[in-house]
Amino acid sequence: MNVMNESPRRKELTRLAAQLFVQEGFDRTTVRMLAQEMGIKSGSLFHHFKDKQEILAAVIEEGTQNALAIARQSLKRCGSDPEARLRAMARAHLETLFADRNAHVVALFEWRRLDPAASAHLSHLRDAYEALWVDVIDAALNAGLIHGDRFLVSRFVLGALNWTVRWYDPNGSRTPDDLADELVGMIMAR
Amino acid sequence: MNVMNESPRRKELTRLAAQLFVQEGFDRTTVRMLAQEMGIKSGSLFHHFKDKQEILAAVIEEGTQNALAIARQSLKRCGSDPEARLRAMARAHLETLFADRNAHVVALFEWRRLDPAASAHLSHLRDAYEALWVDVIDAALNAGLIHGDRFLVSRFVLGALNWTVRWYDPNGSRTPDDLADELVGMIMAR
DNA sequence: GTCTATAATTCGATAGAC
DNA sequence: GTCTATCGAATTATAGAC
Repeated sequence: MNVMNESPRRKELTRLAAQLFVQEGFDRTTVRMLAQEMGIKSGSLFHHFKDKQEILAAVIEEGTQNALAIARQSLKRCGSDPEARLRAMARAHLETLFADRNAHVVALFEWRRLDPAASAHLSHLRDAYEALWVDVIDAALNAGLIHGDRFLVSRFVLGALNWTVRWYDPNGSRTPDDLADELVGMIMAR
Repeated sequence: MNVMNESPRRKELTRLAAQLFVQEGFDRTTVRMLAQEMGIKSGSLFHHFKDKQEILAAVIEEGTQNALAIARQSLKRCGSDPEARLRAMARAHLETLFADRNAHVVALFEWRRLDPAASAHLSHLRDAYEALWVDVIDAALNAGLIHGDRFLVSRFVLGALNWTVRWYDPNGSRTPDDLADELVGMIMAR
């Protein structure tokens, strides 16, 4: 359904919406704020999206799809070394949170605001991304690089990465890559 | 100001508000929903709290104060062994998230909804709690138990713990204490 | 301390002209 | 595809009786 309606215009509006959703949160972002950011009046918004929910769904789909694509791309580039792959996943995750920015943050922090239908429709995307993580973690476990339960380790690592949104200052002295490397270093047994 | 107004009634209302804030989020929780949960009409709410913001501030103060108290208590009980202290902090954190429940979750996930005045007034509480964490992490680092930068490790660990709210099922087979032990095990160098 | 009643505002969404 | 104009519902908060 959404695949048919991916005009460049809609893509641009989705990008602007993501920015506001991160700044204000979905609930506090009004359609009037969205319209103003897009340079149109609030009534015109509903020509592109049937309602506010559909904007959120578009942003979250975009953010998750993008995270999935970048992660796969990074994994392809880095060969088969378990440590390199783990590091690549962590870097890719933070890249989508802080460089590409916004859409993936919305996907992580506003997922609960999706109505049940949209959530069901998009859950396979999120599951695919998390499966990628579990695979990489699993390989690192088998290589004796880290230790623990694969599901718990995946969720702890993702939690640690996701929460950086709440405290990391991109204008500080550390790069997102620094953070990723530090996190990987923290869980590696030496 | 709030210190003067800690009637048992207000405490009970704050507890009920915390529950709704976790279920629905602060923005989507209306004063009518709050009033109904408390068994009164919406107008009566403003006899106890000057506005909706003050309810949020009360919940967050309660949640952070409680987390701080439980953490200190746990640390007192567990002696001076760095590993035991680290484990105690992780367990205490998850205990306030899942057993005591609600108020600490609101403090962590809805902090940004505080107005600047309330945020400034409460930040010393949050800082005190995080300082407790940095101290325990620092001791574990010095003991060679874990490795990394003390601030980054603290934030990664807290992020991993906080994010459990989004996926942990208290009715599942694992206890919160299991999670805490697994997380500590994950970062310990052996 | 709780009620009823309502003020004042803001929200999401629609209709129809251009 | 955007505009103007506006509807209807929902929201926070207040006023005054009991």
